[in-house]
Amino acid sequence: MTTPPDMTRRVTMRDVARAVDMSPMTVSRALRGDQTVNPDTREKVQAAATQLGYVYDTTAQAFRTQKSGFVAVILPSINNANFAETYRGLTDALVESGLQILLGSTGYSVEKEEALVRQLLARNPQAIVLTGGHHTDETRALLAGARVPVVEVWDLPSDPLGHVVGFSNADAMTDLVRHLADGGRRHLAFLGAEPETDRRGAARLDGLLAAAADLNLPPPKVIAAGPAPISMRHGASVVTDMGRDVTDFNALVCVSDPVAFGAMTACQRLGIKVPEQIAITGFGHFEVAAVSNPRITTVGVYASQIGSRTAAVLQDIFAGQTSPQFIDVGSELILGETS
Amino acid sequence: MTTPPDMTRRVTMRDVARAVDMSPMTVSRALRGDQTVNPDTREKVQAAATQLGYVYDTTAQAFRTQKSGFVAVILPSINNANFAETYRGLTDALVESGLQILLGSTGYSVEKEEALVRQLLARNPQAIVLTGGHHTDETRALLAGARVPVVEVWDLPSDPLGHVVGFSNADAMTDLVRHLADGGRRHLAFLGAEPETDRRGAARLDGLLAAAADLNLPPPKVIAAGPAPISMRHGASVVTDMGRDVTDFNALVCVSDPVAFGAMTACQRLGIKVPEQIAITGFGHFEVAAVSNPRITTVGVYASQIGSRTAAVLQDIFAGQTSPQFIDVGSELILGETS
DNA sequence: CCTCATATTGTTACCGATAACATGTTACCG
DNA sequence: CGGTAACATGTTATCGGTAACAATATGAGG
Repeated sequence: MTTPPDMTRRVTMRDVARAVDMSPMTVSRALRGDQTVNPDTREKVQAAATQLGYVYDTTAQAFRTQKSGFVAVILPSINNANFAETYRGLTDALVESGLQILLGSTGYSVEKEEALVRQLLARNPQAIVLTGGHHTDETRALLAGARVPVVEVWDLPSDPLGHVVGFSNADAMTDLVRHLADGGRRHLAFLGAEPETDRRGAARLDGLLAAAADLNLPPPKVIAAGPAPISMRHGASVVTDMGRDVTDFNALVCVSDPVAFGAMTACQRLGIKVPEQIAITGFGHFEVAAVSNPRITTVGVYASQIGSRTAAVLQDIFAGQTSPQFIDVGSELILGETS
Repeated sequence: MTTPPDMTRRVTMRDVARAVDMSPMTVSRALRGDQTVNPDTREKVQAAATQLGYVYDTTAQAFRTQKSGFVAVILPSINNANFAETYRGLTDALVESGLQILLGSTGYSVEKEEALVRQLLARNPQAIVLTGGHHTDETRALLAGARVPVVEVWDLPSDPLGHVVGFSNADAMTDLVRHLADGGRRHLAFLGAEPETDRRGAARLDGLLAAAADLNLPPPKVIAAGPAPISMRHGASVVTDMGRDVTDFNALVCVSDPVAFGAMTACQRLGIKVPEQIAITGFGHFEVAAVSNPRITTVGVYASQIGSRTAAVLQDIFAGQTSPQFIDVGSELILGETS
């Protein structure tokens, strides 16, 4: 009587090899589609693998080849249509290369980003994609020490860690302010999160202030709706709290479309006419801006393109290209009915 | 003159061990905080590790211990506030256990789900979380063969693969239809994606039909806005295309809040008064439902709780609990101004 | 001064796949 | 018919941690 087979041990290539009376090496080659293996053999191997319920062990492969098959991606939030689109663009393009995304979200905290970088680097990612150009010193040191290509997306940092795929928040704001000024809107207010908690929003604010100064508009009022992330309800409650004081301004420039939408509905509830009494603009070309009533003037940002262009940059890197790329995908002013 | 150190090789525990003149085992223990190692030794080891820029190799650990530290999570879409919330609830709760999420999104396709299951199983996840109870036979076979705990979330499948954390779409619809009927709305229409492409929506539709029959309402009209996923613009364009015909109904029950919002704004543009001429309801308690004007009557679904409860189930599983859990987190009718 | 528990560190083997190299077989050439 | 290229498969060592077990040192108790 022999020992019963251990039902808890996983099926390995060795088991498959035994079943077809071949070496594990041949099984490995057959399953990966190596052309040197005889077609008959390949078929037999595949049949045996299926029959035994063999499941390939990517961990072992990653360990042996020292290639994890991972690309680490760190986003501020996953609950944001724009970032989600970037994620999708990246995923779709990376599938073809057999790469998988290892996702982390920081909740807009650089400290959490640092912890994530540390955690994700331990997984040996073949590249790491970060959102924005603002990081802790420790993060920068970690990334400099690791031999991993870095891509920063969504902004155009002045001091890039490596490659960059993004757009200029300042340029976008310049277009937007010019449009508002052309329409006779001179008294602007900016509604966003506390700038320290949202660097991207802060960059938009800076762009707004610079553009306003360029056009000799009076200095815009800055309204902070609390720490990032802020969304529809924050936009709404700020305007509700301000009441009719919002009409001190010609235009309310919001850090994002959801915020703008909240602000707009609050205005409507207060009986303030948009855009007659106040213009409202958003940022990001979220679906709500195109469907709301009135449609919200916004800035289109090609979020999914940021993802796919990033994937293309990664392909180049894996193909041996080393010189840092700096890609500006641009943005586009999208006129709605609120300005 | 000695050979220069190979600058490309990664720093391993062996290197750290050499630096402090100890065995790699001691380094391993020190870095993991094993209490048996002398405090002085631990400090020396940590200092050397930092100094050498040592980065822990989770891949090697995963390989050796046969524990990947991964929980595979498969969602239909990441660009959906509800699923994103579930993801966040899960992540937040799992961080404490040192587990990482390996995310996949199916785009509402069971075939893509199958491919993802295959791919993710190869990473040796310690558990796998699927959305919904509808899977291909091959997927079911794969999961049955793998010795991995399975949790299905967001629905209450009649034939669960393992554990379940969800709510009853049918129950939710019963409440909703009763509310509408109480308000004198008897002629209902359901606006959703093509049922074959959206099982969750189909479950809601089934619930609606059953509830309507129970209350002796005339059979609701079913309107399909195309393959899943559908969102604001689909809701809007369906209503726009129908024009004033929508007022053939008392109430338009939408598969989700975004769809309801689109339908509502289209009504407004057509000059159809909501709720006077037609009630509109959504599903999911998205932010837009609470902020829009009028606020949309909807069903609250505790998305983040699904995530955290799922994490709790996983903890139980890792602690040895084996009997399948079946958790109904319920849902809640949230009255707005559109019904 | 010996015994034995406690504290600390070391040794060995191994997780599963695969790169690099070696071997065996067939086929075709002059 | 010997030689060699082309094809197909096998052997060995290895990636970086860590479980299991072994070994040594230290100190308390008798």
